[in-house]
Amino acid sequence: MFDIKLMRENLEMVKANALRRGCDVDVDALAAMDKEYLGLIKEVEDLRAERNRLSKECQKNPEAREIVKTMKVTLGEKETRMTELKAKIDEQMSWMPNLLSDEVPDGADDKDNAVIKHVGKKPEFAFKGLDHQEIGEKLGIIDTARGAKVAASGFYYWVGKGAQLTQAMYFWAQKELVARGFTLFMSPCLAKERTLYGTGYLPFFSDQTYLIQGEDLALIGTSEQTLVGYHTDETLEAESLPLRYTAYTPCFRTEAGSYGKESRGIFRVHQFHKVEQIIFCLPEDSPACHEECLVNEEYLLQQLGIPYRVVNVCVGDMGAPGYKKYDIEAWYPGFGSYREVTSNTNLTEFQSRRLNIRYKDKEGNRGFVHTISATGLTDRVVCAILENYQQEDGSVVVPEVLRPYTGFDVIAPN
RNA sequence: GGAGAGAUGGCUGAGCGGUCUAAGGCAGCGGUCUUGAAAACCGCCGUAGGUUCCACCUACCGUGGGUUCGAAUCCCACUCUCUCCGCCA
Repeated sequence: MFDIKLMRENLEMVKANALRRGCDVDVDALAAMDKEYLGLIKEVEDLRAERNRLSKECQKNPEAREIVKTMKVTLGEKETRMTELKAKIDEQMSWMPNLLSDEVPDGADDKDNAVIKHVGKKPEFAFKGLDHQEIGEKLGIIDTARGAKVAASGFYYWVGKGAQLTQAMYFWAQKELVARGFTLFMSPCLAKERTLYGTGYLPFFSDQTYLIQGEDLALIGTSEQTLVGYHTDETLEAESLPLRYTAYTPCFRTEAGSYGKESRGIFRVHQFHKVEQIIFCLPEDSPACHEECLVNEEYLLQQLGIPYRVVNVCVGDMGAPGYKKYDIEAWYPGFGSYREVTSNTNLTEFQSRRLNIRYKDKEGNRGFVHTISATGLTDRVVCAILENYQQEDGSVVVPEVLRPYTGFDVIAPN
């Protein structure tokens, strides 16, 4: 969400941005409503001022009472119209995408993302590499069949050493992020509508959300929702910024409409797990904080020994809340392709305006903070470990950095 | 889940139909005093929106409605917090 004043002062720019981002809000109609709304504010406020003035006279001048009574009818009508108009404007504004960085490439989908760099050496196998699903099944560490039996298709178990490896990775990642100045949270895994709306998941991704029947609660799609929502309606001291937060939570997504897409393995599932990076910062610092999160993501993958590439996400592949976004795609030798494992978005003031998260500095300057939302690691990275560290005998070697946390060096077939 | 109490500015705390943006205190900011600091004294000290923008107007006392010429104050609903009881990882 951007300041509506921007639209008043720079209509063509806002229109062009909406067009480029495929937003179907009628910006001209919105601007017209806003114009009418501004006029109504003036009328209503003038009427209120007059009413307030007359009300003060009522005790000594009974006639004023009658005047105000008739005024109230007109005022009431105008107030109703104003409220309705405001609701319509807010509804339309909630669908308006964020502005875009100049550095965002054009393009329609992920094939148009601009590859920035390749890092790490792809493993070379003297045998036919398997994908993580096959590896996981053979080692008995991924169980999708029972996930479907107990919950539903799209759920799975990490079992035995697979679960140990996964937990080791998350524990290690949290420790690394804490060492980089992040505060660790254990977060609620449900959130209310306002929180999902405020973080931009509503109204844009409403069909991805699991709602709790009869309650104003939904399962979180990411801890971004609860970590950013943490400061809802707060004014942060500028000198306390940037605030760096991390949490490890499950993430729930209905994946409605994506059946058959990446259905192999546990790539697209209804529940996965994630260590998140969130930064609240001053507007001028957000580009640097965005880069900082990328550095952290890369560091984690490098330490794990996963080859990857970084892409600058194109306009067509970026969600409406984003201003600029980097994805990291890990190399999956079993699949024989790069696949998205992390994403890192500078949301500028899109979320902070919706959630009313502001900053105030010593000079009394105020504004909305910027937020950065980035992945740390997810279950997909464990899949990448399985595929990149597989051996000819079917075993999987544990990355060096995780061994202190797993207590074993290799996962071997029984 | 049952019973009770309460939600006012950064905090504390008055306010019970008009003189309320809201007393008093604390914290904070500026000044006097002082070699400097403390103390004392004086002044300032909410947010947002609108406009004819060094000024004025409007809104906001948990949220949403209602009564009234006029609501922090009266009525209704909701939310949240606290205390006690029950249950429980």
